[in-house]
Amino acid sequence: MSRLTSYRDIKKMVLDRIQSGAWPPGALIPRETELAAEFGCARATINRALRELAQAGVLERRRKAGTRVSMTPVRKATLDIPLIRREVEESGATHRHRLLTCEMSVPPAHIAARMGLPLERTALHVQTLHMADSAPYCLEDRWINPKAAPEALSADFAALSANEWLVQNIPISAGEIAFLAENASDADAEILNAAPGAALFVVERLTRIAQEAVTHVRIAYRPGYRMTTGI
Amino acid sequence: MSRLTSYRDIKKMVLDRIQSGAWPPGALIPRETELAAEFGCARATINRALRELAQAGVLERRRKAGTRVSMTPVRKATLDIPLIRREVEESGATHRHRLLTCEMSVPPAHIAARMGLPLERTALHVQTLHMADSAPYCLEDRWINPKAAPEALSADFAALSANEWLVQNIPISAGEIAFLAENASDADAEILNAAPGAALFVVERLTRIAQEAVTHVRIAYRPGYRMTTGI
DNA sequence: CAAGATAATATGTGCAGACATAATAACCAT
DNA sequence: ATGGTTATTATGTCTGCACATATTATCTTG
Repeated sequence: MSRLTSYRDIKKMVLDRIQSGAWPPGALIPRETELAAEFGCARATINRALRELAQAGVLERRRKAGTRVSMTPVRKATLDIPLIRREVEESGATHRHRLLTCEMSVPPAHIAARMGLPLERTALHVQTLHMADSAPYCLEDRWINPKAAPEALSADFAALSANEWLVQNIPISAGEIAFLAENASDADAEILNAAPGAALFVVERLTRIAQEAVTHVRIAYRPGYRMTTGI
Repeated sequence: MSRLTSYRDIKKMVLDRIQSGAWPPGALIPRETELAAEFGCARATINRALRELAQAGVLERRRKAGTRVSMTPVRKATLDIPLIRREVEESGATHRHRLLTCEMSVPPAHIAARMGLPLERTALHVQTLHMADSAPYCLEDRWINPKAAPEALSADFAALSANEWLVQNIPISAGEIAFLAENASDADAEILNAAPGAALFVVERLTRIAQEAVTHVRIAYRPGYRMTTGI
């Protein structure tokens, strides 16, 4: 006994029909009630399976119009953005970090603009080098809005990295994230032990609480870093 | 009348409690039955709301242990990987492409290895430059396994880009995707009209049907490209 | 024939109830 | 205490049903 037909089975069978070419890109697939009859399960079960496949970008659904196989198969990729500590430790190395900078100063204009800070307003600037064993792993360059996170001013970032401190002290919030490539500046290169001008993979993240920017962070990875995921 | 309590409302309210700090990172939140009683809805509704929040990485759930607020808030980002044509057109420009190469040849060893091809085995090599209006946008460098997609050999990639041809002719399938940064080679630089050595944002994608590699594609974007998403 | 009203329909969502499953907590015997 | 067995419990999932909603199709009507 046990599982009759679970929504997982439905997902597998639908995916199989798509991958076998029985339901090619763009094809209209049977309605939920028909699939429910065919597989001998409730419509709700079919609904959940198709809904999840649609969320993954494999199907496209519209009321009344029906469900069709997506024309653009690989539309969505879900990346895990790991805590740096965990990412390093999962590679088998020991994570260490070194505090390079921790002071109030005036951020560059483009960062102030993105954070919505008035020009000339100072913010807390924290630079941390993360290392895997003794090799540089990535450089974290963070600006913290003192108005939005006043407790940060008295935190000891030498003991706990700024990344982890924020996770533990600032509630979950909204924001944007960007992935890009940048040539290493001379300073970046020296810190990361890379050639000047080397291509660095960079993640920039802006975090907000209720419209107000809390922190802007730029993480530049060592040359050769790849961020990967399945499809 | 209208909506009493939808799972969307529940999601909003739960998110609100998390963002307001009422439920800090790591906190155990009430059980589904309690929330259902509090919000006056069915447990299934609570379940769907919490399940989706967990899928987004905001909550972590374990049977019997209960549901708690994730310690690492921004754990997952879902990127849309657009068709290049659509991406260009959404920026308001006209998409054009130019076929640079289309011939059978022996792929570099690292690509042959990743595709699981025997050394010295030839594959179809298609290079396409995508343009936004008349400016270079990205360079698509694709290898197609002739065994897995024999119809590709006779396709006319000058008319339809290889990207779009594959989408329309190959069923949806599994694979891996990687994001990285690379310095532009002299050839890249000339084609993309960039400085040699410029940092390029690169997406590499390997697509498989039933274990067998169908195509490997490397897309190198013009300097300055950012791939962005909300959190 | 075109514009607007109306019916038909596929998916979207909610509910109540039942059982499955994993993991913890409690208990018991050695 | 210690190890193993047995409740207990929170989430996971399925069912059957009802109604909501967005679109398309059809049927009016000027």
